[in-house]
Amino acid sequence: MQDRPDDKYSRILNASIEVISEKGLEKSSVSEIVKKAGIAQGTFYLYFSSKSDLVPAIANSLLTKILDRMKRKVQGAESFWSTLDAVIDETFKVTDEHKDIIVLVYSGLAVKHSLEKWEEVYRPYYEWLEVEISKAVQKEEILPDINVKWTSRTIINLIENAAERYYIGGERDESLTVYKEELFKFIRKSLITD
Amino acid sequence: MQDRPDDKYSRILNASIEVISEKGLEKSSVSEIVKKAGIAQGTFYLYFSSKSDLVPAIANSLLTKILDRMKRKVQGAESFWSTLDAVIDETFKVTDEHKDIIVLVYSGLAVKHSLEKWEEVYRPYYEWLEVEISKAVQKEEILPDINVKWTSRTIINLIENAAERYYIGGERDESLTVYKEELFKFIRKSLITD
Amino acid sequence: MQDRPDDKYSRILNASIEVISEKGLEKSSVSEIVKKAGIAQGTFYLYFSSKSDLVPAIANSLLTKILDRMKRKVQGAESFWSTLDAVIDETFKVTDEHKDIIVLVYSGLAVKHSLEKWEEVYRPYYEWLEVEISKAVQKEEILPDINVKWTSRTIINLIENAAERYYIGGERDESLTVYKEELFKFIRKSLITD
Amino acid sequence: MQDRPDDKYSRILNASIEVISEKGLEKSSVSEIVKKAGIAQGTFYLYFSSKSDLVPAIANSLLTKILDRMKRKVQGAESFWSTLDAVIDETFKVTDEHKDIIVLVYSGLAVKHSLEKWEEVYRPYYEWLEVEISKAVQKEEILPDINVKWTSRTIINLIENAAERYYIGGERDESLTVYKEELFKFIRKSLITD
DNA sequence: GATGAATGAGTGTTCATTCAT
DNA sequence: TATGAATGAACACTCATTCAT
Repeated sequence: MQDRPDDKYSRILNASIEVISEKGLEKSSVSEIVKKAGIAQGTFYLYFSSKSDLVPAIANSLLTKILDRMKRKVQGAESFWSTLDAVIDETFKVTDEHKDIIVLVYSGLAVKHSLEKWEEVYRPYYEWLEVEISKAVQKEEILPDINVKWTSRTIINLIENAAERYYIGGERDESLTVYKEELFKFIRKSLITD
Repeated sequence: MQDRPDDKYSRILNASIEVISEKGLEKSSVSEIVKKAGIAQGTFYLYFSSKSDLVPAIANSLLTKILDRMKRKVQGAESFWSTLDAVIDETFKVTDEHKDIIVLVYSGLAVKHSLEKWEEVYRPYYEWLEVEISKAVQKEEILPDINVKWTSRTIINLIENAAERYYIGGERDESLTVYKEELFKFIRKSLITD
Repeated sequence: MQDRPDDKYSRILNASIEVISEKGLEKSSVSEIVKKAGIAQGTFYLYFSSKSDLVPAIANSLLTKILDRMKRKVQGAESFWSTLDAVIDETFKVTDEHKDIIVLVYSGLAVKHSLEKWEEVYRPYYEWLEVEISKAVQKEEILPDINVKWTSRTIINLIENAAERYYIGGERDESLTVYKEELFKFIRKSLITD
Repeated sequence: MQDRPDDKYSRILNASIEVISEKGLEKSSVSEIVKKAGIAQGTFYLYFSSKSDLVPAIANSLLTKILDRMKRKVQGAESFWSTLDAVIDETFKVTDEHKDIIVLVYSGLAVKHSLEKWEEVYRPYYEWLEVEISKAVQKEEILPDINVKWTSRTIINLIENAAERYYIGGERDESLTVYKEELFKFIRKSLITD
């Protein structure tokens, strides 16, 4: 429904991403968001039931964007290892580009009672990687004695954390290349060792 | 300063942990904290320069507590693998006990300009594990071709993330034991494979 | 206009009686009323010029209902005393059934500049009792040296107040029967004493 | 406590009487009240827990004032009849002077769940008249077969209603003197008839 | 007549912070 | 140091009303 990027819903969503990634949810005011979106104060509440309602919407929008990019990049990958490589690469890129939103989404969803939404939002991403891992198992690229579901989640979190530590936490003792290689090796070893 | 647990500083810190872990930083009021601490409104500002000043103090207090526990548990461990086992175990326990503070610290520190503090707070923990890893390399328990610093950080984050996914994110498809074993194997493989 | 109970006007009126007697005028919203009435927001303003326009309409509707009931009950009363008895009885019943609307009408009409409407709304009721009193005077049931107009208003208010004190104010020191008898005697004495 | 008329509590109370009697509770804003009281917005909430908290306070203040006046006027009255006369007189005067507050108190207390307060506020007044009536019974000025408690309440309401109808409802078919005489006679007859 | 999306003014209340004592 | 009364800016949310269709 919210396809055209200039319908009211999208106008609000985009404005809120701008504003909230700059200042955090609590410090952002609805009035600033609507001003930026060019709509009236009351109109906001026709599309979102409350300010905090924005966070899952933003998270969802980001995740959708990320997953699309992943899929596109990974298309025609020869092996699971080039898929993994692409996922690492893309995650670092996305993290760099969207630092602000990621931090926001983290802190926003990390609020009590919103945590269930986290899983919900991430699920498509998790499930996509599950499929890739399963295919790799079948092609005997990686060992079969792993828990696919658990491993999918763990890998995604591992990569995202590393990227966040690099770009957001300021942990830059190594070059980016070394950082990513280290990560690749770490995961690979875990998947091919008996 | 905060040695005696009933000096004003500690009274404020403990009260704020109680209040803030319950409701989050923004929803908590200084007035509620001082009421719980049994001091006057103005006294708060003799010990903390602002409300947001509390978060690093809380984070620090938690990390100190965690690191103490780790060290105690790991004392006299025969091999790196029993150390790793203990770290995993302890992390899960701590995460379970202190869900609320962890979420708070996450969301609190995740706000822009506070992220540098994160590294600072975690550093002693990271460094402690670095030492343990180095010892393991020397004892030839794990392979030498790893980046110790990077690996220390990665392992800690990996374990914490898994624990958070289990206790906070509600990802409980597997039993706790299986979950922890999976994690142990995942890390071990990465450290012993060439 | 409001004859058929399902034309738009009546639908709005009935919905607003439900909603407003529940929550009071200020706390009730037009949007809730129109939702209950099953019409569109804008349609409301085709029938009422504003929200506060509802109160006299509701008051009128209630008074009409009450007066109808009075007349029916009193039909064929042998003496003024049985009329008075019926009026007391009926007022108590109506007050009990419509506590909410009565309170609303009181507080709604009690706002400055709305008080003239009060007299207007009550007039038919007052006048009906004037006629009854006059007949009683002629039949020499009550003494002639009273001001009929004033007495009519006073009696109605006296009875209504007693009923309100009983049902709304919670003044229930006596049984309902005693209460009504006391009232009857009080009025009767005033009318037959020289 | 709120004796001196220029402590904060009294300043708020007096300002709110001015503002609210002019516009009604809902139409009055706290911001207007504090402006008139010459205090800061937040200070209001140190003395009243909410805007609606003002109504019982105002009612109480008015009733106290009324009761004081009654007692003073009635001091040294020779008979119950001169007491009654004074009560009628004073009620009409007070109603004239404080029309606005009376209307406000009516509409404000008439809101659901506030009605219990009504009785509470009026109780001292009711009880004072009960004592006067009892004395009159003992002095055999009025007949003993009445319910003192019920009669006290009824007389007060009767007089107040008549005064309100005269001053607020605009029912002025008769001169004020006639109006009050009529009332006196009506009550007197009820009290002396067997 | 009927609709309902859009408006934007309006408000009670909270709360971090200050400061005179 | 310690207090706590006073401050006043800030804000989410509501809702009566309008108007293009």
